[in-house]
Amino acid sequence: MADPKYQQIADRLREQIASGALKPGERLPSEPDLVREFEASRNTVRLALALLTNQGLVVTRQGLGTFVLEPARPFTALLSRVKVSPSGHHVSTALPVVGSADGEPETVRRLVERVPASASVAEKLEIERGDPVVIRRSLQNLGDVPWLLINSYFPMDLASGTALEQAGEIERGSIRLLADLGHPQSGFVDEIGARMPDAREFDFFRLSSGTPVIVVNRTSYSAARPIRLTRYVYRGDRVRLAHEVGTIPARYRSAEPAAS
Amino acid sequence: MADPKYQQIADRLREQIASGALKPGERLPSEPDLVREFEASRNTVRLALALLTNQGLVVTRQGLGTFVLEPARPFTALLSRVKVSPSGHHVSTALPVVGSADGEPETVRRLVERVPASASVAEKLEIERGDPVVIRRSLQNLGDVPWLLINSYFPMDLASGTALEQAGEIERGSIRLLADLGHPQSGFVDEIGARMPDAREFDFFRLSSGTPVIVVNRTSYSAARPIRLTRYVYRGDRVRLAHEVGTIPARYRSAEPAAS
DNA sequence: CAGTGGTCTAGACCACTGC
DNA sequence: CAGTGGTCTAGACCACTGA
Repeated sequence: MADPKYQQIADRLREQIASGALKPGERLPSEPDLVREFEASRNTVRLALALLTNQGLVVTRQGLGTFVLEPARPFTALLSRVKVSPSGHHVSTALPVVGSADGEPETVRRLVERVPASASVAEKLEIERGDPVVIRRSLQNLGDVPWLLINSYFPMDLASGTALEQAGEIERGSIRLLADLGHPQSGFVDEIGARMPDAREFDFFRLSSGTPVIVVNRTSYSAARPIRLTRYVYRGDRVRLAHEVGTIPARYRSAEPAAS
Repeated sequence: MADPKYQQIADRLREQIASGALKPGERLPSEPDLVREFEASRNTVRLALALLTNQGLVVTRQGLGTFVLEPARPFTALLSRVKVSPSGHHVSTALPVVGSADGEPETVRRLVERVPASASVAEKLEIERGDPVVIRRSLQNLGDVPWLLINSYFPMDLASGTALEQAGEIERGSIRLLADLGHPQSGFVDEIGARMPDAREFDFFRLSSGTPVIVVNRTSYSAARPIRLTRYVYRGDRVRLAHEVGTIPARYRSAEPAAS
């Protein structure tokens, strides 16, 4: 009698999911059914279901039932590829945009805004909190799954009066545009973290409880200063970030992402 | 009357935490107190507290109370540094071990085991599921916080009869040992993902609900084949993985991690 | 010991879904 | 409409903590 009853119920259901007795997409017995089956009160059954929900195993929909979640098939995004070939080193720095096996990313929306810098943005760009920055937002779907949120932040003194302030795609890419403006990129730093989504991300990704997001902060520098911060927010269950160093036998390499 | 009562209670408490009325480490009012304050039943109050717990804002300890969590100060682990200096490229590939500002990592345990390969390990090492592999496990603390789990998997035909099969540290590192055995490393691939912790990780890291883990799978290759898989599991709230490419102004660079 | 959270029950009514 | 999950109540007893 070690475990509490709601744990035991959760364990039993988890086993049935792991063993395949309950397959992905299938409906679990209704709560009244579980009450009868386990001789527990409904609150106890619901405690067990809450556990499974928080572990990302099931999802419940009002009026319909509780369903076993499909295991997510993550896509691989290539962060960067560093070749150390006989003829010398070569650095290929792809954007963390999908190079996927099945399905093309689609950009759904692009927005340009001008807002005061948050504390975290200000720190990376080495400006004061509250200083104005230009944000270029876009988001990408993979099939019908919202997959990636991209926010690029530019210091106002760089972006003011340039194409960066206007909506629409940047011809030939923003890196080249920044170089033309006298701020050639000399390097960048990626900082990768994971956390639970905030309310906006939760809605946007249509997440169920128990799914984290992965955040990549890519800060680009000229020789003198930070010139851009790009923040990529991915669904944690849909992405694997790849980063290749050295010579990798061809069959193990990730696909090159589409140009962006 | 839009939101249910437990949401309203959670919102009120969340505001008090955000505004600083309830400071990190402080105890929330007891559940009976909240019952009186919000004129709700204890179950409803507990629903609200469960919400805050899942969002990583509070932690409850039986017999003591519910406490506001300290915001985690993440440490930065340097995944790799790629220099593109005038004198030529240089690739520094640090293990994802902490280069921290305050506190030194300590290795707490080392274990060596011999087990059948799981599906995911078999795939990376290109062997059959169930084939024996040697696992070298270790874990690191940062102060008194369990921080990092490392599992290295070696194919049996490489490790059999070598120092890899014995407990204790590998002299001069396992990369060099593998090279001496005729399997020089030519490159590696990092695959980075995030997910909710499993039960073992949950206990090990002493996590509260609402904290994901970050997993780095580093597969090392010789010219011919995979020779090692190292899996790093971090507390998601305690780490930022850094990855530097190009020339970064010195003051923006991460600390070099301690040799390992 | 008193006070805290952890577990559990039995029942009620509401909101949503598909038929 | 019947059946599902969503919310809520009122009360009970247990397990853990610190004084």
